[in-house]
Formats: sequence, C-alpha cells, structure tokens
Amino acid sequence: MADAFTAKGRATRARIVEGAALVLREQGVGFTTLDDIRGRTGTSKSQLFHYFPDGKDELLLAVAQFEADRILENQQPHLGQLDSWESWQRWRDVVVERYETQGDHCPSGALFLHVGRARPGARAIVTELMRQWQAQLARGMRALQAGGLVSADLDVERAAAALLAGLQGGVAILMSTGDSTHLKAAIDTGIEHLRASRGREGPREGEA
Amino acid sequence: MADAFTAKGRATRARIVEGAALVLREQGVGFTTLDDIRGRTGTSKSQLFHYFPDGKDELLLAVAQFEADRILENQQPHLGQLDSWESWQRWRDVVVERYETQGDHCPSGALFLHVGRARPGARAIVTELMRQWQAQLARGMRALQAGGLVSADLDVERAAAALLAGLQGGVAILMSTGDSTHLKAAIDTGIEHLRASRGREGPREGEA
DNA sequence: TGGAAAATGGACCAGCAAGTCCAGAAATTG
DNA sequence: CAATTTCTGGACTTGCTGGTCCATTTTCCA
Repeated sequence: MADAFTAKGRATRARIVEGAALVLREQGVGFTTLDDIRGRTGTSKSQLFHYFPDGKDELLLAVAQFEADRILENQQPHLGQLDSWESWQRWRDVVVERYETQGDHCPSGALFLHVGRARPGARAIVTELMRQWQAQLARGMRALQAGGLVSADLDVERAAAALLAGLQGGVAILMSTGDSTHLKAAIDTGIEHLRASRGREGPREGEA
Repeated sequence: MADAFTAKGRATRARIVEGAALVLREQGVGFTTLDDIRGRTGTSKSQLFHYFPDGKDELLLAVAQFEADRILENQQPHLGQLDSWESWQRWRDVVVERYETQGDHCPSGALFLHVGRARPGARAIVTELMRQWQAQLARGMRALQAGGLVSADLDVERAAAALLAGLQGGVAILMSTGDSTHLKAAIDTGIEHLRASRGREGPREGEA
C-alpha cells in the first residue's frame, strides 16, 4: 500500500507493468520471460526485482490487476449507461468491435484464461472482475425494468450471469478459433432474451 | 497415419498419452515437464521421443486431440439424443455435474484454454471440437422443431452458437472462480430461449 | 552542500528442463 | 534360429531463465 517510491520510481514501475502487459498479451504467460519484459521496457534485471521483490509472480499479479481494471474501463461509458435498447446495442457493438480487432492478444484472454488458475491471488482478481462486470450488467437490466422495457419478473442476476458467461465464452472461442460468430450470437441472444421477457406482447420490432 | 508401431508400441504410446492427459489436467500445460509425464507413465526419456519425435509439442498435440475426443464422448448418449425437453434437461444435468465435480482439472480447460492459442495444430483441434459440439446442439434443436416443440422460425445455428458460447464461458468462469452459477444460468437460459421461441403461447411450465 | 536513500546496470549463479545418444533387451520375421 | 527391427533405459549435454549481488549513479532533503 504505502509505496516508498519516488515519482521516478513510480513511473518506472508503471512502465514495467504496462510493457509487461503488452508482451504478455502477445506471447502468453507461458512463453514470456523476464528478459522479454526487460527488453521491451528498457529496464535492467535489478529494476524488475527492485519494484517486484517477489519476482515474476508479483509482477504477473500486478499485470493481472492492471488488465482487469482496463477491461471494464474499455467498455465505458456504455457499460455504465445501459438504460435503453440503443445503449445496450452500442455497448454490444463496442465489445464486439474491440475483441474482433484485438483478436488474439486481448487483455482478458491473457489475464483471465491463462493466469486464471494457479495463483490464488490471480483467482481473486478474476473473481472480483466478474463480480463487477455482472453487477454492471444487472444494473443496466434493472434500468430497463424501471423504464418498463423489461418484465419486472425477470431474474436479473441470473440473466446477467448468463449474458456474462456467453460473452466470456464468445471471447474464448474467438481467441481459440478466430471466429466471432459465437460472441455475437451470445450477446445478441442475451439481449433478445431481455426483450422477449417483456410480458406477452410480440417481442419483435427493433432488429439487430 | 500409417503407424509403424507394434502392438506393444501402440500400447505404450497410448499409456503415455493418457497419463500425460492426467498430469496436464492437474498441473496445467505451463507447469508440466516431460519428467512429470515420464514419472507418471513409467516411461523413459527415449520412449517419449521414440513415440513423439518432435518432442513436447507433438505430445501435447496428441493429448489435445485425445481430450477433444473425450469431451464429446462424455456427454453421450445425451448429447446425441436431444429430442425432448426431458433429454435436454438430462444433458444439462450431466454437463453441470461433470464440470462441477471435475472443478479445476477438466479436460476442456486444460486443452481449450491453455493450448488454444500458440500452436496452429491445437487451434485446428479446438475449432473442430467447437464445430462438432455446435452441430450436435443444432441437431437437437431441429429435433425439437420437428416435434413442434420449438418455433420453426428459430435460427438454429445462431441459437446453438449462443448456447455453446454460454457453456464455454460458464466453464471458464467456473474454473477461474470455482463458482458454477454462471454455467447453470447460461445453459438454463439458453434452453428457456428455445422454449420461449415457440410461437406466442405462454412459455412457462416446466421449471429448471 | 553533503550524506542517506532510492534507482539503475549488468555480471554472475544455480537449477532445471528439453532434447541427444548409444547400448542393450525384446520382438518380429524369413 | 539368426538377423533385423523395434523398444527401452538412462546418462549426458546444452541452453535458458529466474533470481542474486554489488558497484555506480541519481535523487532527495535537512
């Protein structure tokens, strides 16, 4: 917490984390060495261990946290403003576009899929990320309910959990196969599920 | 293809692959050495390279294929017989139960999430696995359509893609956080989506 | 301004893991 | 049954990688 670093120190530390994140996204955790990171960030071995005394594990954890924060940031402001069908659509487009262009090396992949297991610290980071992500989706769904756009009977937490799972799986499949069909299908179907929940009136008008 | 192995050779090779699969599930790709595999399978270094001349990569690929085959097998006969709501429910229970008990070390995780990127060979295996999986889900949905249980208007491929994504994401989250809520929510919601598609009649009776 | 603390450079070390090699045992086959 | 091939054991090599150490420079602050 209380960092005994000077301004210069903090800058260097940040440079290391950001550079490491880049390398990790490209190469994957299993194929990245400290020397790769050293080279990319223009630092020396001693700096790495100066800022991360516990070595690689600590650095990896810092990168995981850094990436986790960025993932939600990258979806703003849309993710925080899901109160109309249009805003949901915008959010959907941002997510799809982002992951499609990032393709293989995206933050969540590197972090979530690889670091996921193993270290308990990483697990905590992922768990917290999922919790916040789902909370924001659920909040958006409640906003729709408040506007009468979605049935008040809808189990919001469950719908949000399902949508989040679909999104994650879509990204995972995109990263493994290069195909974004599943990601789009998952999100669109999830949103349609919300639309359809609204009582018994015909749930079709606005088209994807 | 044409293996120049004797019966004994084939048995040894199979022993290596199966044993390696076990170790890989437990430890993850990044933390498994050839010596671990050697120890577990009771083989020598030269045997490993005798049966997998290209070394670790080739062995890992063989394990990936082995696991991919098992994943679909494990869901049978249910996955091949999805022609009623009851059979869908049975399949759902099998999947949830299997992944819940397997927890961290499940075949698809080790294979899919870790090997996924990197080697192009692994990517092909994953792609083919996803293709087959989705095809079987789609086939089940068409069976429901044929029985009049699901609207003929349903875009079966898209619904199957979405369900598959939800399942994958649910498993990924389960493996990363230890919580199966998302997996259940994703599958159940996916099935409800099918139910709800049937015309305009009230889509609620059987509860999850 | 001068001493302490922080920051940096990079040589060095130790362990480990993939892969090589060859000798010898088991088996296949003509 | 002898020759050839396959199979197995395990010592050895080689390269890499995380981590240590200490000397040097820069920054801080009283």
